[in-house]
Amino acid sequence: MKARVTLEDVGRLVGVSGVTVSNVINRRGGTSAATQAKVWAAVEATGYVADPAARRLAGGKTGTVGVLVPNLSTQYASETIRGVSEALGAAGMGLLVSTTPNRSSENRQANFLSKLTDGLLFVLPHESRDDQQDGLQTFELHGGPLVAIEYRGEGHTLPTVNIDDYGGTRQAVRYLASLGHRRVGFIGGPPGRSAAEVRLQAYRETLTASGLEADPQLVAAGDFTQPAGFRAAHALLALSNPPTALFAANDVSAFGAIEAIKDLGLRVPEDVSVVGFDDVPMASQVFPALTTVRRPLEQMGRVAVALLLAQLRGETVEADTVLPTALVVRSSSGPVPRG
Amino acid sequence: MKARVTLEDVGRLVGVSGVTVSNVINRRGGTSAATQAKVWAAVEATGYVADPAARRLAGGKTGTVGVLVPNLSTQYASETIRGVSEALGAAGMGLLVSTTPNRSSENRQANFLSKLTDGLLFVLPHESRDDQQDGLQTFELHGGPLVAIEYRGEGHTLPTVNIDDYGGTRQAVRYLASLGHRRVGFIGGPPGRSAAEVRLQAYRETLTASGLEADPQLVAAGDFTQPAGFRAAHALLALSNPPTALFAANDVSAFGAIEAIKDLGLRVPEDVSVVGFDDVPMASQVFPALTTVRRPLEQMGRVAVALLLAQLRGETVEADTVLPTALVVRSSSGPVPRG
DNA sequence: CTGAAAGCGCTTACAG
DNA sequence: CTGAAAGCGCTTACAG
Repeated sequence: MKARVTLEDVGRLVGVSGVTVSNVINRRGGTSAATQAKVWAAVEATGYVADPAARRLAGGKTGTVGVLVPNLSTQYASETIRGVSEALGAAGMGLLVSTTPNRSSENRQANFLSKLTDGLLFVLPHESRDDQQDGLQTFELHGGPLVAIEYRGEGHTLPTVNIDDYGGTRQAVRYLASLGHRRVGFIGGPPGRSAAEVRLQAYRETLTASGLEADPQLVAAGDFTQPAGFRAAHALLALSNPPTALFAANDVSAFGAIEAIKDLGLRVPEDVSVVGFDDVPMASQVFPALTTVRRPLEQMGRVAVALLLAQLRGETVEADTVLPTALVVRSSSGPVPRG
Repeated sequence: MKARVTLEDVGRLVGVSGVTVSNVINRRGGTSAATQAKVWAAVEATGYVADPAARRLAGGKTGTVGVLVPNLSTQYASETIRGVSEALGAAGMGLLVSTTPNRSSENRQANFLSKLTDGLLFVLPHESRDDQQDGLQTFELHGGPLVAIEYRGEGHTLPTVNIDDYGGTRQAVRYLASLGHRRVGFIGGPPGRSAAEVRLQAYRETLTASGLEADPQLVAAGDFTQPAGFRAAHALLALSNPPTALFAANDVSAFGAIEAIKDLGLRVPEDVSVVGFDDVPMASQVFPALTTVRRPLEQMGRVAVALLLAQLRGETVEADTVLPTALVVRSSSGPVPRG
């Protein structure tokens, strides 16, 4: 019925000091085999677990890494964290996740988490235009290892892991070109969102590089939502010389686009091809199943952990890691219609 | 460039002791207004944040609650945690989530988390037949407040929050009866899973209570997966006297059932009605949109937090809270076919 | 091979 | 109204 069992408690049980117990538990060596055995037996018997707070406070490791994320209920976050969790589990490390609903709480949350863990993983959608004072700054001062996932802020020297948005877009546009499409419409994302801007730029440049028509009218504004995709597709298809394929900057707007095409009495992909970006789970469930660019979220989580563990071992790691995407061809895309 | 700023540091800045700074920050009173103002200014200037580890170690509160969950990537977990997160945010408390992939790590994770937080929330799918030694036991000893979400273990005295599976099933069956269905098939869940068993029992009893046919042949085994739902529906519809409606113990198997019905060249709901359980996001996206029993997951998270905060305030709370479900009628259900 | 001492950054009585 | 002392459970030198 003791509230908690301490190092001293288990030491007393076998007739050694708390220090020796600590040495055994942390495998610091310099303890006789006989003592070690007795200590482990006592640890087992009492169910002793070192207090992480005390351990960390005294300068030790907690065997845990912290993950900072704005929101846990997005598919993006849960898939990424699944990768993180797997990699950490394989390394025998624990995971502590904390959410920061708003930008202003990032700083203190990072600070908080950093004092409880051995290293931090940021899964924060910062943009390059953001104030680089927030969040990261503090933790950089603190000096613990840190890896940022898809962090696009500037003025920092953190190792980051990103996904190759440019290359993924190029894959998609080239694929459409190979199908014979000459006029490919683009449904954009929220202005200022760097992922959206990179995809737009890649679209434009690949169009030119592939010899497709680079008509500014083919670019429609969107905001990554389904209704916006619906409206954008409607606008694009109302052009006097409409596109035969639509590339949406994310899957959700692609769903809206498919809806709009059906709404106009047209068929996907016979009349209009549609390609998305992300490969959300629903992409394979809708009709027709969506052709899209897959982002390796789980892998991103695993790679981020690998970088963090390397830093924990004292190794220096590369500043920026970029992961390749994969084009997943399903039923929403096909050859350009004749005539 | 200091690694970390301490109580003493900010105290020195305004010419008071660390104790006084602590008193101000924790609003313990007994400090002159002038001193308070100076302290707050210094806290602001230095960006001081109390070290949660030290705070907790010294017997104080961390203003954070811990959530223990097996897996973060299920829709169940993320929806529940969203409710938790909202309620906590509204109360000005922080959230720390930890995952326990396997049963054997629950114990130590609970222990670990409990030393970092003021209270714990378990979102662990324990069943009544499980060994009641694991996990909870330890934390009960520790004495911190604890609330278990959908915990069905026995031999404990924890406050729990559950969803009314029995009532939800009754709603669904009664609804089908009101539509004129007399033979309602049931697609079960994994044996031993208490939610599945409760739903089966409720189905049986409501059948009798409503005067419907209680034919044992109408119950098909399942395991909460889509293929199992598919097979179960096929078997049920192959009966010499097949049901006109299918009630699946969860949405995913209902999707499989719809697939099977279409596969047989029948229509939903004209030939066969289908009702599910859960109301997963996809339920409204499929065709035809699924009629189902909605489980208030977010609300469950909020209620659990309320119970935890009440305990933190020293109030005693009810042992078991049961939340009502809601029947969501969409397009997969309709009147019994004539003749 | 082992342990006494000091200290991590806080909070809790308690004395002034 | 304020602060010196003790202690939370550990780890890190360091002495034996």
